[in-house]
Parts: sequence; structure tokens; C-alpha cells
Amino acid sequence: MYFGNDIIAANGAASAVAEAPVSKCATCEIRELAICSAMPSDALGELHRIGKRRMLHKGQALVWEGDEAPLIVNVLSGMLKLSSGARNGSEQILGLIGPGGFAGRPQGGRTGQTIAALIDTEICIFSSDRFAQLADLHPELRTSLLERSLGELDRTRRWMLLLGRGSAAERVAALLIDFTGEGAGPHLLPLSRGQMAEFAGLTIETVSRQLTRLKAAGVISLPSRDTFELLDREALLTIAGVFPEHGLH
Amino acid sequence: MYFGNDIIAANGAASAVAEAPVSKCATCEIRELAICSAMPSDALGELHRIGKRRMLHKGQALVWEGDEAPLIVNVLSGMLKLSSGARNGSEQILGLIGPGGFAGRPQGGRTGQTIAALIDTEICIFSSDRFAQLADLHPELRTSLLERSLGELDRTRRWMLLLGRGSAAERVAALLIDFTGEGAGPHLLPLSRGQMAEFAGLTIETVSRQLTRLKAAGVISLPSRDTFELLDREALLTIAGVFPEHGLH
DNA sequence: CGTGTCCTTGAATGGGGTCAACCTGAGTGG
DNA sequence: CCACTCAGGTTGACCCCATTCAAGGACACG
Repeated sequence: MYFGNDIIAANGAASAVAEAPVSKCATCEIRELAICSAMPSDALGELHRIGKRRMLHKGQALVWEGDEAPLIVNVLSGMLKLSSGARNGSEQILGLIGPGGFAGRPQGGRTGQTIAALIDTEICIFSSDRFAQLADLHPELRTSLLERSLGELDRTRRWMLLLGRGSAAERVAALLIDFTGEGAGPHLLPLSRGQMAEFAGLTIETVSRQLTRLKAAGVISLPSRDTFELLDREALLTIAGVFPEHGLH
Repeated sequence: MYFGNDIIAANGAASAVAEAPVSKCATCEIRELAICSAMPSDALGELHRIGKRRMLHKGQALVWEGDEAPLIVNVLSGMLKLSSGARNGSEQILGLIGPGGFAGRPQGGRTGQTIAALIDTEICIFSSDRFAQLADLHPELRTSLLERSLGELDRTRRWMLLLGRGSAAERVAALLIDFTGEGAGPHLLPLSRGQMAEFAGLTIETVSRQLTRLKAAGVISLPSRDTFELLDREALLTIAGVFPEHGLH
């Protein structure tokens, strides 16, 4: 398990975490990205009232596997991970949620997944109930949520293909391709080896070996622990081969 | 690849397949199960007009990987599979869709997945456009779709955990548990060995071996090729162990 | 009775897991 | 400034499980 016991309860009153009513939806950094974009400007005030803004520090969990968690999270900046643990101790990352993404259970109910922050992450939290009420008034909200859910479903299935059929080399290559936006030059490795392993359904050692193999083959270079440079995009695509699609998270 | 070339086009005019306007939504077998259940009775007529009922025979594909397929399918009876192929020939089943379930792309766009019938399957087809129009008038439709999507996302992620972390024994056991509703007695194996393999991310041989091992251990019996009897539910749950959740499809 | 499909079983192979040692770099404290 | 610690990463040796390749069985069909 990666993240220690600095867990905060979803509704934790006395948490050390900054918390404030959503103050500035209208000027929000991701106004255009998130589900909020579906809302007409004049209705944003209602979102303010039911949402809470919060900072989640690296490693903190928002929702714990098995929790009753009737809430919806909206990521403003940073990155959340959605994961589930096998009782043998190993953990599988089931999804990554970046700026504009959402997670949670619009209809409440028990989660099978832990939601935690991979890095410091700014989020908006809504209670499922109040969100549902608001969505009844503004159906666009649900339309937007539906779109996102379907997109997420697609990405999840694409990754599923990789987990079901991909070799270690293919999985790691696909991950790297995913980390590579468009530009060349050094890229950040947003995940540690361990997290890459959790995501790819591999062990740390295998991930490490695959990376060194790629380095030895001249496909990438690894200037530092948490950066990499793509030297031969074609080769990497060939290795990921079967699974060239982007957008795994 | 399992299913031959008896593919029908989504809008194929001259197909050999039975096709008729949705005639009796009000008395539909799954009126209460499907997304239609969200519609008030007096609005069902509108669904009639935009939907087509169709029979999909075992092995027939409705949508082909890579198609532009702006349609929504609703399963009345039978079972659809959602799958995607790796270029090395192996195929991964990404989801099973039973009575009441839906598949497709409410907002159109290219699919990465093939939709095909595992067994003879009765479906309703709606065009995305017209469905969207109707959904604008009846927001409950989208709410219902959203619920289903989120449920599907959950199940997909649960299965993903299995693909990422489960051993062959665990995967097969989980599949069997899933096939077992509640009752004891002989159960139908709705999937062939090959399909089970496609679903579990294994090979036919491995699935077969796991089944014989379970039989040898007295956990199940295999009276015929496509039935099994659960003799020791506890044991099976223990083997599936890490992944006791039901409802994988 | 032959043919084809699906399934089972066996033997050999190899990819990734496991275990263990070691390396590297960032703190930390003397 | 150096010694120490500790987390994260790398590397190696070994082993096991699932794949692969191959052969043969069960059953339905013409």
C-alpha cells in the first residue's frame, strides 16, 4: 500500500485540509473543461452553494474502498487515482482522473474503489443528493455527466484490452505513449515505478526492466528518476503496436 | 476470430434478418428492465416510432470495430458481446450485455469495439440522433442511461482488477460465480470455452485445464459440454477469493 | 462413416513473478 | 562537510504459471 494513514474523511469536520465554499465558479480555471461547462453562466451560483472546494495532498485518500460515499468529485488540478486492492496486498489502479474529470457515485451507494490523490490535487465536492436535485433542474448536467461516463467507459475498456492481452513491453510502451502529449523533449513521468506497475498490472521490477530495455534500445532516455525523453516515437508505437490508441486516462 | 462473415450492416436494407418497427413497447417483455422503463407510459409511442426491433442470430455482428456507428442498442433477450481484437489475432471480450442492457454511442462517433451476438438475441435499435432528440424532451431517458453507464463502468472496473491481478484459477472461478445466479442445481454455461477465454484474458487450453482442476477438486461437475453444477460454493468463492463480487456483466 | 468443431490432455517453453542484493539520491543530524 | 538513514529504483538468479505446440477424444452433422 502506498499511501499512509493520513486519510481524511469525506465529510471530516476537523481535517487539516483547506476547505471553502466554491467561490468563483465563473472564473474557475477549468470552467470550460469540467461538467460545470454544461451549466449556463447564470445558474453557476447554484453550483457554488452545493459545492465545496478542497485541496487533497499527495497520497491522501478521499474515499475508501467499501465506503458509503454519496458524493461527486470534480478535479480542478492535479490527478486522482481510482484503485482497488486484491486481498493479497497488490493493488490495481482502475483509472486516473485529471483536470476536468469527475469521479464518484451520482446515485450514492457503496464504492468498491478507493479515490486518492497521486499528487496535490484541487477538487470540488458535491453531495450526490444535492447534485441530483440540481440536475433535475438543469438536465444539461446529466447530459454532460453521461458524456463523460461514456468516454471513461471507453478508455477503461481500452485499457482492459491491454490488461487482458498485452505483454509487459506493450503495457509499458502504451503507458509512455499516454504520458507523451504531443511535443518532443523531456516529459514528466507523473507516476512512480510502483504506480506504473499498479496501473499496468505488473510488478515494480518488471516495469523497471522494461524501461531499461527501452533505454538500451535507444527508444527513450531516462535523464532522471521522474523524467523521460522520447527518442524514437515510431519504435515506441511499434512496441505498443497492438494498442496504439491514446487517451488511457 | 469466432464469428464468420455473416455480418449484417447496421442499416442494411436487404438483410435476411427480421426487422419491424417496435410494435409493442407497452407490452414489451423487458418494459421494466430497459432504459424504456424510465419513460412514462404515455410517451412510449414516441419510442415506437424511432426504434427498430431486430433479431440478431448467434455470431452475427451488429457493429464492427472501427465503424462509424451512431446508434444505441437495447437488448430484449439473449446476449451481446462487446469485444476488441489485438492485431496478433487474439480477441478480448470487454463486456457482456444481457436483457435490459444497452450498448452504443449516444453521441455517435467511431467505435473501437465490435458488437456481436453470443446467442440469438432480440434487440431494439435507435439512431443516436433521434434518441438524443427524444431524450431532450424526456430527460429521464438520459438519467436512466447515465445510471446504466455508471453501473457498467463499475462492473468493467471490477473485471479489470481481475485481468490485472487475478490468476487463471481466480479468473475462471469468478466467471463461474458470475454464471451462477442464486439457485443450486445445474447451470448453463452461456459461453463456450473459447469465449470464456476471450473474456478472462486466457487461452482456451488454460480455461479447460482450470475447469478440469475444479472438477477434480470436487468443486463443480461438468455433466455436459455446456452445463456445470456447483457442488461446493464455499470452495469456489475461496478460489475466486480476492474477487468475490458478483455482477461482472 | 467421414468431416468438422469444440474440447481435453500432454510436454516443452518462456515471460513475468519472487526473492534478494545492491545502487542512487535526498534528507538529516552530528 | 561527512556519515547515516531511508525510500525508491535497478539488477540478477531462480522458479512457476500460463502459453504454445501438438496430438487425440467427444459429439453433431451430412
